[in-house]
Amino acid sequence: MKTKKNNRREIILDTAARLFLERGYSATSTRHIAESAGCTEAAIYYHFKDGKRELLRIVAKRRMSSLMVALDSSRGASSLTDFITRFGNELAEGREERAKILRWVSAELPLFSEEEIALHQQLYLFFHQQVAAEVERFIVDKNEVERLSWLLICAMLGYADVFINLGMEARLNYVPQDLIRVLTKALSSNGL
Amino acid sequence: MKTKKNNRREIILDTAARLFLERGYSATSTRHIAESAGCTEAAIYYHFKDGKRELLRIVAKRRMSSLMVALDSSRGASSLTDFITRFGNELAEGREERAKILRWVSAELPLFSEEEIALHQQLYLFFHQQVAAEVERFIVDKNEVERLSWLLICAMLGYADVFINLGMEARLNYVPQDLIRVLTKALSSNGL
DNA sequence: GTCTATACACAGATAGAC
DNA sequence: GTCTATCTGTGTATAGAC
Repeated sequence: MKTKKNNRREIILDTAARLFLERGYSATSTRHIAESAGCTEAAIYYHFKDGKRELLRIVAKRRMSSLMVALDSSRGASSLTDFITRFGNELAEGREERAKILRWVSAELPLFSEEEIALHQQLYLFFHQQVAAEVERFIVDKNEVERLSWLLICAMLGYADVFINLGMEARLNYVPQDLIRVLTKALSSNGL
Repeated sequence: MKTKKNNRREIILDTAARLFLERGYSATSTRHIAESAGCTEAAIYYHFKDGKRELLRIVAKRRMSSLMVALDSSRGASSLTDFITRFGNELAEGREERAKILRWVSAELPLFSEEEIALHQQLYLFFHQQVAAEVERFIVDKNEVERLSWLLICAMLGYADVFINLGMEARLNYVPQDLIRVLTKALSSNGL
């Protein structure tokens, strides 16, 4: 009920989200948003009393939520290697878009409020829990599970940074599976 | 000869570098730079004919170069585990500052020219070469060496993202050594 | 080389008509 | 709800005096 589509409010939000992602918050003007959304600035201020800053708040919240992945097809793996392979492949889907959003959130972090940063931290903690819940099926030591799960997340974030956003994937002809393979090889058959 | 310190030009550059890092390029005005540098905007335009954009070009180049690490104390390790431990500890030094710069470069990437992006890519390729040169002392397969080296770099970048810039290090009471340990444990005694 | 003074475009934001 | 019109501040940039 809350999300009736195609009303102007949603169009403005979508437009702002797109422009913020492309050019950054500070470099995007309300004028530009209005033009792209097919309305005037006054219309924006009718729907969003706090103006541009309110747009950022809402867009940031949505963007962060959209980063959450369900990890559906990663569940119920038969081994740690199997899990990491599934996990990697699941994250590889739609990675360009996700990488762009990761870059944006990271870029605008200094603009966020304490609460928004805390929310983003919680999203990572929740994501980590999801990963750890699968990992602990194969590793006994709790601390080991925690750390390995963070390692997987860090590796994925770093990959997004260098290989996707910086364009190294195209330059080196790499695919995520290359990184997955070395991870699984490292983690198999060594007591973990 | 080229870097005579304390002339106004250098003061302006240092100030711009600091403000760009703190608030981002778009959100930093030439007026603000001038005030912080203790001069007027006209002085900036005397030293930098292309104005703000020229400041960005120079600052970006310096920032990127400053990201390069020599890997001095990581050389000549006695085993792969030893290397990774040294590598991690070496990068852990001054990580707050480096993480901030990494975030900034990533954030401003869309503003950079083709050449500047290519330069940044080359820096990563060079860094990867340095890492690979050490790793290949312990692993035979060339592809394996390549991938493992990238994994180490990605893990480090991801750590910087979540644990330092997002503040998870303080929140979870983590230190880089926790991630190093799980990496070395994974890579020891499994044929790699 | 650094200043004062200023040009001029564009920023975010609002009042009031329809 | 959306518009036109407009306010006021700030942005980049430059001319010309010292």
